[in-house]
Amino acid sequence: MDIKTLCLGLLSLDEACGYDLKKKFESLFKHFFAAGYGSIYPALADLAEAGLVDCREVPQNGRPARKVYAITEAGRTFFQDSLSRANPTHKLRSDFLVMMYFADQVDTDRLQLLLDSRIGSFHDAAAHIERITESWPSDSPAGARFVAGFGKAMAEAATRYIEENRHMLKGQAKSQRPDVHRQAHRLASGLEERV
Amino acid sequence: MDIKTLCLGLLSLDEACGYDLKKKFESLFKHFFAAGYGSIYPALADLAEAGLVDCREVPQNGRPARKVYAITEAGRTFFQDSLSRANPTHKLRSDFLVMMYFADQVDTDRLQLLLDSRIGSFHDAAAHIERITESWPSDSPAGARFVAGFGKAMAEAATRYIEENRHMLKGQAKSQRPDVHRQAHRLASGLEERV
DNA sequence: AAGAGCATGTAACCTGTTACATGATTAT
DNA sequence: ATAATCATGTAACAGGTTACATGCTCTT
Repeated sequence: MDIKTLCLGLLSLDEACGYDLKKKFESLFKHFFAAGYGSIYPALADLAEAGLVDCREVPQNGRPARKVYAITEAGRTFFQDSLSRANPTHKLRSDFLVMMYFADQVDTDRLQLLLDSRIGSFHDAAAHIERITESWPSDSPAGARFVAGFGKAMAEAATRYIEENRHMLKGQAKSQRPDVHRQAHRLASGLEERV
Repeated sequence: MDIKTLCLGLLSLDEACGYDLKKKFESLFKHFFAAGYGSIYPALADLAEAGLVDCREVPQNGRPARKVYAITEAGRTFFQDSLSRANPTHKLRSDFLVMMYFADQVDTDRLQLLLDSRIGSFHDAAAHIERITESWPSDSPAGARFVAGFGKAMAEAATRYIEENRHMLKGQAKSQRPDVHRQAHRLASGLEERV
């Protein structure tokens, strides 16, 4: 599912401009779908050209006119058809896990730092979800609640796993192969070579 | 972290040809990193050109020579430097969650199907991890164990969450808006327009 | 006889990211 | 004053996916 379809989906719930959509992506979909302006604006232009959304310009004082997009009947139809396509994906891509896989080639201090900051991120994610959901009225859509709950449950499970299993990982003592690390830094990308 | 770096990482553990690497990706990294031949072979060529790996051709009878790649000292250094870079990512991209978010626009039958098949996938993932780890010797790398355990824990947590919370989602009755669904099919992508 | 597995790769394509470009208003 | 927020977009680039192209061997 591409960003175009997702924009259309958000517009099926409420009209919005590109800027608004970006904010919605960042609050509602933060834990499972990212999108920047560089993909949202072109997506909206494409949707408008295809007649799946209408655009209404609202002049502002001192800033670019707000381009408010509203879904059309054709758009709604198209979106619901997208939803009826099979095999939705669910893919993780994690450099963090890659690093953990190679833990014995990472020095101990850094390894601990990585684990701590990953726990921090998961904690932030859970907190973020809690923050956005606590203001939701009791009749808010079930789908939104389900998805938020999923994100929170995963973040909590991940934190728990790391806390309970980090003892397995020791990493490589920092001083053990100083030569390699010095070489690494030299090669890195122009850090000045010092001691 | 790109596929090139990951290939280098795998080669830091053992020499291998492109075909072997693909298999390793599919067994070890299945749950958090995907790679096809279309990215692996070019990656290996690049690594060889950069001097980070050496290539040795082993002739076969009746099939293309096996190109066995082995990491060089420069490669090892480079890889360890990559591991020392900051902020490793951990990103989920899930069409499944998108669909669940819009659950009230999906018909009930399909929604149940999606939930069932997602549980099935998570179950498969956990089973896959169990299968590959059960043959690991007790002295196998801690990182590999940690990562496998993480994948299993997440798959189990996800399954549990879905099973305990799917009752929240009802979806839309299939018969409620037949017109829309018919329209959807017409618009889909050149299905012949019939009644 | 059919299909899975072994073994290599290329080329076009799709999609999204990053950096750039602009500039007023509002809050700290 | 400084930073954040509002509001639009483009263009070059990076990275991976999919389809294509080839062909023998081993298992069922």
